[in-house]
Amino acid sequence: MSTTATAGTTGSATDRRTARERLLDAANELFYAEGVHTVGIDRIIEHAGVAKASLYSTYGSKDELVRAYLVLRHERIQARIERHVAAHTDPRERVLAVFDAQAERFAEPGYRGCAFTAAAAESEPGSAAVEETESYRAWLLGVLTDLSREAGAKNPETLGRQLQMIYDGAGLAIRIDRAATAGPEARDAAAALLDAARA
Amino acid sequence: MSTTATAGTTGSATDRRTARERLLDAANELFYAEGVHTVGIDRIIEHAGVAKASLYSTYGSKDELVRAYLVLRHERIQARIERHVAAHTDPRERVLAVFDAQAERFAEPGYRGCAFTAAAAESEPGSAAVEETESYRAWLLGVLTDLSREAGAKNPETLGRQLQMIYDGAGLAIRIDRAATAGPEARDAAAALLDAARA
DNA sequence: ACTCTAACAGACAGGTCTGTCTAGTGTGAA
DNA sequence: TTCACACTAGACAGACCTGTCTGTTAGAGT
Repeated sequence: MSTTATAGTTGSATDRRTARERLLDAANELFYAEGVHTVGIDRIIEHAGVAKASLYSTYGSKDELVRAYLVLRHERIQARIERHVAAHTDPRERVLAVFDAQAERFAEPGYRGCAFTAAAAESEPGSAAVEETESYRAWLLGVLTDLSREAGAKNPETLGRQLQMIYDGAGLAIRIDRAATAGPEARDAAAALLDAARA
Repeated sequence: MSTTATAGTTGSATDRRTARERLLDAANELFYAEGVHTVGIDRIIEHAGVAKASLYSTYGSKDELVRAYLVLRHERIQARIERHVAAHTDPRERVLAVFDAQAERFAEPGYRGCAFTAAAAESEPGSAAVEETESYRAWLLGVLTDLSREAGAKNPETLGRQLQMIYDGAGLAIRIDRAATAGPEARDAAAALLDAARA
């Protein structure tokens, strides 16, 4: 679903993607850059070059488009983190690989911090944004906890939550303070915490 | 008989406080509990038992009311942190006192995480919310950096930023995940980081 | 040729929000 | 008394937003 491949001329007669794909792309760009509340439906459809009726026939509501946008980002982040983790066998390095993945994202142009915390902060309880954010955070916490356990932490649940604090704090530092050094500093802090929890 | 006897929740019939004070109280309660974007002007004035014209004659705009609300919280948080820090002389304890202050806030009923990051996430660049958030964060980073230096950290600037990551991450864990153990876990993580940075 | 589907353009309804404005009320001071 | 002032109540304008609806067009499958 929602192939993020963006095609590269997959040979179709027209290189115009479907309305669904163009909408998701536009939502991803605009929602992330400016926030889900600031960006209205009209901006989305104009940017996507799509009729309003197409948005509502494919996604049903703005809230569901927000959900699709966050699901897309969840998939991409998950793939990136899993790739970094899988590149190592040493348990300690596998924990820190999560922060390598984060630092890699920080370096990308236009990175503005965690899309989930931003969207959740703008949205009301029960909204798709909050639901998907909770889902994403639960997944990430599970990853950090599992990796902490494999690395021999005395209390992997606690360490997992502490590592998530650093992860979140780094994303916030990027978004609000535009702190350029947040990536490596978060990784160093994670390493210090991990080493203290293994001793 | 004053027709204003039916004051809002914040004010009683014999409420002699000025409209300015009642508005600030209402803003503090509603903006914090539900968000600056969700809560409209009408909710504020109803809760304060105040006419709309009074709001605009005293604060000028909703944005300035948001600023006053954040300035109020900044003052209170600053006082609380300074009180906790001043209660200790040991440099290590003085660093951790910042997290004691945070844990104390976490324990209060109705605590919903950092008001500044929430308000900033909902607001656009250039707004009063973003300005006051940057001001608050710069102050807190300065405190953490100074205390880190006094505690003998090898690189107090770095440690200060790392401690702020933990501080922010704990607030986020409270707000989004309602993580009950965030307070002590953040303090423990800060202690581990501090000890590693002094060695 | 015929039909079915996806998509287009855009008007429109109904709601919410901020901010302005009019008009009236109670109180204290000169 | 008379004036100044701070306040109340609420209508209103203007902007914006989501979501619906009508009508049109183009292409693909049968």
